[in-house]
Amino acid sequence: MRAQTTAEIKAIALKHLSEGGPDAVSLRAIGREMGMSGSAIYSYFDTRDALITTLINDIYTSLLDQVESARDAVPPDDIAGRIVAWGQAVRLWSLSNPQGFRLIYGDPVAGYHAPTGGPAPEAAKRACLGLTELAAAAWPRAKATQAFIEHQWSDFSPGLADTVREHFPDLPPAAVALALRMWGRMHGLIALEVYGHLGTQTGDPAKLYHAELLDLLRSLGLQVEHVRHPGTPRASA
Amino acid sequence: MRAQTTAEIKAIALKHLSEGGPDAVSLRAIGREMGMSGSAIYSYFDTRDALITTLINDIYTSLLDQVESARDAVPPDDIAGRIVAWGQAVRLWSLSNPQGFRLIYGDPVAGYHAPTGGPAPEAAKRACLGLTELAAAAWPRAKATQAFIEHQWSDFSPGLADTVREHFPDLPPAAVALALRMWGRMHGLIALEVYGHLGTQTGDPAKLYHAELLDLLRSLGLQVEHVRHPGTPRASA
DNA sequence: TTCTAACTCAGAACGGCGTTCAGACTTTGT
DNA sequence: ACAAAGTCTGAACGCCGTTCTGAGTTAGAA
Repeated sequence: MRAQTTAEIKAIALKHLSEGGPDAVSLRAIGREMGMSGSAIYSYFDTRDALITTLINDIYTSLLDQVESARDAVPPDDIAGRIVAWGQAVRLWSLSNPQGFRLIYGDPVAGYHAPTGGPAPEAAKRACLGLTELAAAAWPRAKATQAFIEHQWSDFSPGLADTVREHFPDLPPAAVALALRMWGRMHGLIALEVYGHLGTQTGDPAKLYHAELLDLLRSLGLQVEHVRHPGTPRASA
Repeated sequence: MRAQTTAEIKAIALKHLSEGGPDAVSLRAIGREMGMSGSAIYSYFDTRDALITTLINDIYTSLLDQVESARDAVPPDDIAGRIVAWGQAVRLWSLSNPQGFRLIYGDPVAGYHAPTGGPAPEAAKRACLGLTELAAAAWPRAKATQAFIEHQWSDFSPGLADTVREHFPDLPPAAVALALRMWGRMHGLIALEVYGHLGTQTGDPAKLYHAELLDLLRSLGLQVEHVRHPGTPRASA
């Protein structure tokens, strides 16, 4: 069965990725492990970049599955809790799948470039929409402190901007900018931690990241009293 | 002259890096361009990783030269201006040297690992100390809003922690944590922009980043009235 | 000056990689 | 029964880092 062989290729590629990083994903090595010739893979993927692209899609999707499920475990009216749950889920997934994080957000591999003309991947849309939803929910209160943001719809990448505008037709552009800044704020500490720039201790970055999330909530004018300490993974009551 | 040949190797390596990314730095290609055999490079660098390491040091140093000089162009009592100058300088350097940014903060190259046991590179110390100095200057006012941070000296990576403690013996650990969070906040949006996750428009990320810096100042309890609009590169009056 | 040690380079070689191609083999549809 | 499509092998090309052998040169000591 063709689908099964394709799945096996992807599974072995994922294993090599998590064990040795993006550069360890080699068609010859995959074929070797499957008892096939390296060139046989070309019956299933046009090129190595095509395999990498599907890996990125799969991994990005798994990240968003986990993040959205963590967010949805918190009641919709607990905006602060949903934001913290989202942020903690992103970090925990990234620490559990550092190579996946590198593949999505870092240099995927030598000379790889995503299909620029094509539509934005589904997972990227979900990430953008999820963050925008959080920002939109927080916007009524955040407006007071974040009013200095000036932004326009036209500033955004066309594909994602259309998707966001379709889902949130009445949202002020400043709220979308807020979503991107929330993204950046979560991404910064996680990237530094994943790439080993925050030192070697394990407990410390968790405290640091939790403090950052609390400060983010404060920026949005949200209450923080009922948010749990980072000792527990799920960070909202 | 040995030093001159070494410098030429580094120069060509830097050129290949900026043109084709970290994977374009190949010993054979460098030798080809110098009219030498590929193996001749081994008289000057023990291995390719050694060359990459010196490139990282050089590039990191150039980043900190630029950032420190931008910071020092602002009077020491203008703390907000110095923070914004630092942040804007980091972003402008990163956009001018995207491949350098990837080399320092991303996956440098296949299977590369920095000498873990050795002392922290000089440039990393300067980055850490510079940010800590800014955080220390802002701490008297930031204390009021950032008091929820709990942190301990022992949490940090030994090498850098010793250096920081040596320069700022009386600084509360929470201020060091604040410095790391400032770093993460700047790094997040810059990394997303350098790696192309913020869309293709050019004007937008600048506004976004400037808004983030303003919000950072607000988090620190600093005045923001006299900070210029991002249209001008140097962002403090 | 002569001898020796160190340094610098070329070139072949090994194993790894992505990719292409010709050919053999199997499966499927008619 | 025959043709078309798909699947796989193995060789080949050019790229890479790295190692090794062996020339050629340089510099210092006897």
